[in-house]
Amino acid sequence: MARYNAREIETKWQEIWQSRGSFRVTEDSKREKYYVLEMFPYPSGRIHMGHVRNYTLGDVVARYKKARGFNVLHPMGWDAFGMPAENAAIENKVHPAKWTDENIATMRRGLKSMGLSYDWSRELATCDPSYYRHEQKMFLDFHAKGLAYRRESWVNWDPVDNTVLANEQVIDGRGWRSGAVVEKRKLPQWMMRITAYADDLVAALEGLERWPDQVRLMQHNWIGRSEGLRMWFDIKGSDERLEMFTTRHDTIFGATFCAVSPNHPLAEELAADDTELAAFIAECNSMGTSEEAMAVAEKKGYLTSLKALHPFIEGRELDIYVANFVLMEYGAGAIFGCPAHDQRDLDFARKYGIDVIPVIAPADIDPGAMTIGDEAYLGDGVAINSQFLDGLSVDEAKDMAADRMAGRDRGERTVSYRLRDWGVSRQRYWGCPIPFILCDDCGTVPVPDDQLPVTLPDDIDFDEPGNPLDRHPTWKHVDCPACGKAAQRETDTFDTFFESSWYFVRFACAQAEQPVDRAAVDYWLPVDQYIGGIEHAVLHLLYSRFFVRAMRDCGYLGFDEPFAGLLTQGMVCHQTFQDEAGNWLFPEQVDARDGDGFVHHESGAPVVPGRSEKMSKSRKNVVDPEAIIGSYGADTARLFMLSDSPPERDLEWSETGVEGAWRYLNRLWRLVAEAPMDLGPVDGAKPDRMEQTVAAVHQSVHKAIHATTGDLDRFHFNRAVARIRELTNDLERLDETMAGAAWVMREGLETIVRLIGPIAPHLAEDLWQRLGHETLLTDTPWPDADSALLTDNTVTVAVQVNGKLRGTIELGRDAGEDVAEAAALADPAIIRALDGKSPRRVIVVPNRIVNLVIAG
RNA sequence: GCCCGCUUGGUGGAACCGGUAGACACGACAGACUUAAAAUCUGUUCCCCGAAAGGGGGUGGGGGUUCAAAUCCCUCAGCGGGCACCA
Repeated sequence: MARYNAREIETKWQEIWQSRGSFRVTEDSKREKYYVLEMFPYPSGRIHMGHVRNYTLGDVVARYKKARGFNVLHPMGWDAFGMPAENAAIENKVHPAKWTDENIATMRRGLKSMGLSYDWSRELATCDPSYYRHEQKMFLDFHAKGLAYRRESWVNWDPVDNTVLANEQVIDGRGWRSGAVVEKRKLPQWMMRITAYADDLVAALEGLERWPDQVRLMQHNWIGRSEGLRMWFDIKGSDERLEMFTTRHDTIFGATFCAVSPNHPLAEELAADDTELAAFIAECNSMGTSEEAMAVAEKKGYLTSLKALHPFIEGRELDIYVANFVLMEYGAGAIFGCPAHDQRDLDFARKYGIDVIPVIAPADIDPGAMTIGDEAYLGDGVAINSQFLDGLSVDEAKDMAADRMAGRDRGERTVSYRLRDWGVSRQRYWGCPIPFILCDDCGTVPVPDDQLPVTLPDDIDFDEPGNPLDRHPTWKHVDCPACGKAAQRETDTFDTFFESSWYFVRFACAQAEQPVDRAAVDYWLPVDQYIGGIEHAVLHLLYSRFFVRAMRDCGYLGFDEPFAGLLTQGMVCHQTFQDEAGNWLFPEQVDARDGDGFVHHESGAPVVPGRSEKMSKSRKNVVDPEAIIGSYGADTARLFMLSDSPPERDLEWSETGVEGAWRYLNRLWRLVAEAPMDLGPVDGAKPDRMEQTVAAVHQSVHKAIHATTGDLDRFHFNRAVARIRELTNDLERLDETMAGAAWVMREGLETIVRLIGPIAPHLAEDLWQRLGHETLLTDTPWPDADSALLTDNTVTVAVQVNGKLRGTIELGRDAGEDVAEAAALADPAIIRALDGKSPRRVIVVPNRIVNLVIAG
């Protein structure tokens, strides 16, 4: 049985698309644009199945939208700065730039073998000075606008790798790479003032209608907006006041103590001449910040000699503690404790024998009977034991308390956020240099425009730990641009999320002299459809949303949101195997034994099959895309990626599934190459007469167009594939003896080829040519469904008796209710089911169902 | 702990607004072709009773709303994700 030669066909069409510039685009104000973007890869080595899935999804959208007439921008580039390049430099003595360039070349080859419809003329790599010079320029603008600043801040310090780690690089209190216990250090850090946009970043989530709810919710929670009251209590015997933040000012009469963070200025001041307190603070700072550490950590406090005065209760003095559970980074770093209505406060109060006064009680409980045991009461209710608040609801009490506090100049309504400013300094070589000069006299001085870009030196060594830029003999030594005295460059580089926060803008004008070419960006942006992994739900997507706002406010852009639509794809999973010693095994090392069970391919030793997990090198459950493309072709890989699972769900890799995709493409190829009948000319006229079966197939062609179009619009790729396969099955009902069959066979084949074009583009292009077309399928518009053929004249209506299906009847479309009822009552199966009884009630849903109700 | 999502045949998944559950595949079984195998083609395949006609059950468990529930509500369980001393 003949099979198609995937390798030959795919190479051939890739070359043709390339030479004709099929996917190169320019701005065209007369055409509607569509910008499809997949998250660009980090060039770590070779492409993996996650890339194949991501880029297949994007390519189907791009090719489909192009067929629908849009001017489609579909670019690709490289997120090329990052730690793995430095690790390779340390381990293999290869320069990060060389390592990165080689990986890019390998991965570009891999991507090109997939036949992706990229405009390669826009390719960019973020490690190229022609890219990062622009972000240095923008950073200076951000700084001038107050959106970037430098300050001392607490960081995670890895003492072995000698660098700051991001929070997500700290796992259970240890550096993710070195395994060293991470220290808290206070270092000067460059920060981005993302908090300036906190309100807008939350509020605008609502307008992102084509984003998954889950991602919007995650960002919402991450930003963590809460409305509350900033307030000040007097400190006994002092002119100073203690500032606190609360969202439960309705419980102010239940306040029985105050607590400040160990890092609070007041605590540090007191510790200066209290060694015991200093020791307590040190203990708090050394405490692990891991999840488990937090969960088991006991509430601990240190009683200071200070007392705060309750604002409304004459004579109530509140002890001020330094407490380990109060965070300096949130609110004001100080709280009032209301043990009755906060679990942490209650735990603390029970430990230190502090009063517990209930001030909110459920409406149906007698205030006198309200008691607190080991659990704080967090529910709704009315205020009790609260003077002027008594009897008010929680919300009313909040309002009243806020007003009274404000009236005494002791409170101010405010909003607090969980979100912190974004620290972007990294003590790393392979990143974009931060364009500032540190001068003893002038402070932080921006690198003048005419000295940009600040490029990385090539001659570096990684023989010692730490930042090679800092150790470089000459690079950092420069004169201060302001005063001319000897000064030093900033040797920190940007967090690599910096580059990925605006690359989608740069794609619109990849060659522009300025950071952005406003006309091009105004035309192409925002991205209409962004596609990538859910793991970026918060960081990358939030930073990008911030960055676009910052760029807007510095005059670079005229829009607010970078990504109008977002599709988060699931992971590619595969079965795992381990030998009895627990070592992971590659799938090809494992043989299935007859019956069940698995054995090692060579030794025959028993193998323990594990659950299916995300493909990863460490678990050895990877399948190399290039091997699959080599043996089956890219079209098979692409079809398989889309066939079974919806894009947002995890996809189970299966060899048999790939085989199935391969079989289908061959079947389609044979159907065209060895067409069972003479299909007639390309532009043959529709026959006057069609046999019934032929007419039915003709109708399925148009139904398939309609359904597939709807499925692709909604990214239901697995259903689109099912529709196309269904139509293929239908076509096989045609027989050359049937009147009109040849014409409908041609119509059907051409339709399948066009519908599958975005999914299996090489084969489709080839079959399009075999069908006699001289123009490229890639330049062919999407087929239109004949709406007259989408509805049937007759419908099958289900008939239920008491809600149970008892038969079906054929009715004319939109038949009246009386007609439907009569037909139902006349149906033999229904007569039998009714058993002589007459329905008490009849429900008719036109074209769908008749329900006869006889029982009560 | 808090918040969110998911749970449908042996498997991946269909089922639009509550209206014939299981499309399309994978696998399995049977058959055709073949000396044989591969490939290909045809048929069967939610479970139970039945030779069939037909009947009964069925969308994680329990309950509810409705003429009608995979779909809506309550509740429990399992799995997954996010956040985590956030005042």
